[in-house]
Amino acid sequence: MSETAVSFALNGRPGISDDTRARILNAVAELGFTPNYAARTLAGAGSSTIGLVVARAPESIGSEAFFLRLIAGIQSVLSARHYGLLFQVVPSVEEELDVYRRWSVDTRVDGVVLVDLHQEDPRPAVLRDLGMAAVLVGGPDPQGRLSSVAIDDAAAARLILDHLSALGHRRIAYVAGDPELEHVRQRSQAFMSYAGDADADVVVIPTDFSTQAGTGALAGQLARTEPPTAIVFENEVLAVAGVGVIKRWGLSVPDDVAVVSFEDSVICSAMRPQITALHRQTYHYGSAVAEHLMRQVNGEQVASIVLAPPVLVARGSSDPSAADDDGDLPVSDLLK
Amino acid sequence: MSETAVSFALNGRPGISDDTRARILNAVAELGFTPNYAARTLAGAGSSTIGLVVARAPESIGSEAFFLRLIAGIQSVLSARHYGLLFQVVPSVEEELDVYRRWSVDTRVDGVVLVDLHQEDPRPAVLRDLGMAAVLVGGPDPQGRLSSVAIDDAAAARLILDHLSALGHRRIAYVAGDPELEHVRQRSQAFMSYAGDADADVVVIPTDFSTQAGTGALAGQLARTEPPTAIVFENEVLAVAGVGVIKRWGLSVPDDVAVVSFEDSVICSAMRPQITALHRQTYHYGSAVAEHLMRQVNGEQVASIVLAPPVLVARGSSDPSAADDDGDLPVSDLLK
DNA sequence: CTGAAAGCGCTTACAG
DNA sequence: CTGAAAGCGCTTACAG
Repeated sequence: MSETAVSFALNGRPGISDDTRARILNAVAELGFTPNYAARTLAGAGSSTIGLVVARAPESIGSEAFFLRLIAGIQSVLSARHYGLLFQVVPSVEEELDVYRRWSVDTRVDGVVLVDLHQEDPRPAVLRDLGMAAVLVGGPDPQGRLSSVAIDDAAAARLILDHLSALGHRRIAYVAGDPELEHVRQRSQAFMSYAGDADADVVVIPTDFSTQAGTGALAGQLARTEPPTAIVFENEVLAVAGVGVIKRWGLSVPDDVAVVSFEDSVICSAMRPQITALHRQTYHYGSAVAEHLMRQVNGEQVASIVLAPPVLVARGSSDPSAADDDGDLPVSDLLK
Repeated sequence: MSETAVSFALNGRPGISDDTRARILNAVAELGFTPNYAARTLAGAGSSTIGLVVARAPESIGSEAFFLRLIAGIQSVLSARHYGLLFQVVPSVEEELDVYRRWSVDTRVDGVVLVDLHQEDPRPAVLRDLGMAAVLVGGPDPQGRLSSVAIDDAAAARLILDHLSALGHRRIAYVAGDPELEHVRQRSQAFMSYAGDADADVVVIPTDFSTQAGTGALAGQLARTEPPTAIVFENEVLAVAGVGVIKRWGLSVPDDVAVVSFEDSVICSAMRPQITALHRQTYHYGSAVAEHLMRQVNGEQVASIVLAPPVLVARGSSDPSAADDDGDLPVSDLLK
């Protein structure tokens, strides 16, 4: 076998018969040969690496569990193809852009996963200009510059609103996250348009994700002459803090105030009462993202996709009839 | 300037005057030149990449926040040296070993960070045989095969025990994690030797980290004729679940039963009562780990180090005098 | 399909 | 210190 033939077989290039290709691939599998990735990269054949940068300021700490699960899902796809994941945590979006620029000149990654899209986000344009393959987690990009894999946040919000509506709630507050984030904006919008449709009293209060801001916003709501009977929180940390505030206010969960979280976590079922939460299948989300990106890396033009909305797990914090242990989602399910 | 001189300057090799070296480094900095990493790797000069593999079965999900903070700390050191972090989440230790073997033949990383050391752990020996630079997070390796950066878990345990002792507790239970893990073993040992020294009634109950096992173990303790007056939990998730069980048992926290967690998290200060917890400076831990590893990568022989024990943040779950808000560690501090 | 060859961008002995 | 050169292990036109 010539060097050329082997290289063609390995890289799926034409100019070689199917039979020869099969024989080569067999031999390669048998010998356990893997081409040296540095040599491949230097020769311009891609780095077999995907990049993921998370720019998080200390304040906006939220559900980190989300990232580990997302990464696990991404790698279920990458590992099978012998791809690695280069992972960076940086303090700001500016440094995130620097990372992309360096990766680009070094051809260190074949593509990147983009998270936390926000208003006026400079990243899609930069990635475009750099010519990097990229997939947006949680778009879609309003300007359509990047292909995305998103969860339908509006549908997710309606799931919560329907649940609360069925339980008879008419005054609802949403303690939201940073409205700069695209998914927060979408959720807020869904809440407001529900208010119009259902003629309900809906309040959306943006926060910076801190429990300080969250509990402050909540206290403001409870102090109203006609306080809301249901509070929806952006994530489980805010929800836990919220339950504490409600109880100290002398009110009962769920009898006086129902509580729902946009994010599930073991904490939600560990608490008493357990907290009703939207459950995203983050692991599957991750693998969908990775598959989407791999297609782009292989030169396909891939359309944005919207995944099915998450599942609402009704528990004691909103549904008095939900026996605590019924809402106890097994830990193994939470990882899926 | 000759190609050789530049290369020597960049790689800190001798055979070049200090003056020339300085001039070259200046020019390089000014031009923003960074050597192509793939070419470096192929030429045998290291990959400018560090690897971190986390093997976690779905059941042993615990404080994922720990990993993100550890990684952020690691990267505060790596980024400054233009090093990348290759991060893998795999389902089992066997697959973790496969990753190391592949990385080794591909010279994909210059060194690795090892976490979750357990009994009869095959990884130190494999890494040794592969000749990979490695640093152990949370050792020391009982057999001394790998250099480690550890938190003094015995001292950490004593910190908790002293706190409880000062509050008058004589019957203490420790709802532990998987005793296969080295740090769990060390903590348990510290509890048992305290029992002997202080003639106290101490029980250590191993679990698989699941809230099911944790609440089961706790219920067993509360059912004793002389139940413990203080319960120490391996992490914040178990602690939160434990508080729920104690309350449903008709007991009060902290009046009837004091609660302490070995791991801090925003959740601990979001809960009411807030949960007393050991606070590791995980971010700094990460940077210490990375510096230790970088020295090894540079060929130094580095001795294992033990970091100062964590700080105990006394809150309402154990200390009735701790006003709730006093124990409220700012989120920004939690990230440090 | 084969074979010989250039090239990717570095590092590193080697002779000056 | 310089300069010319080999080599790292691939990919990829190119002529057969």
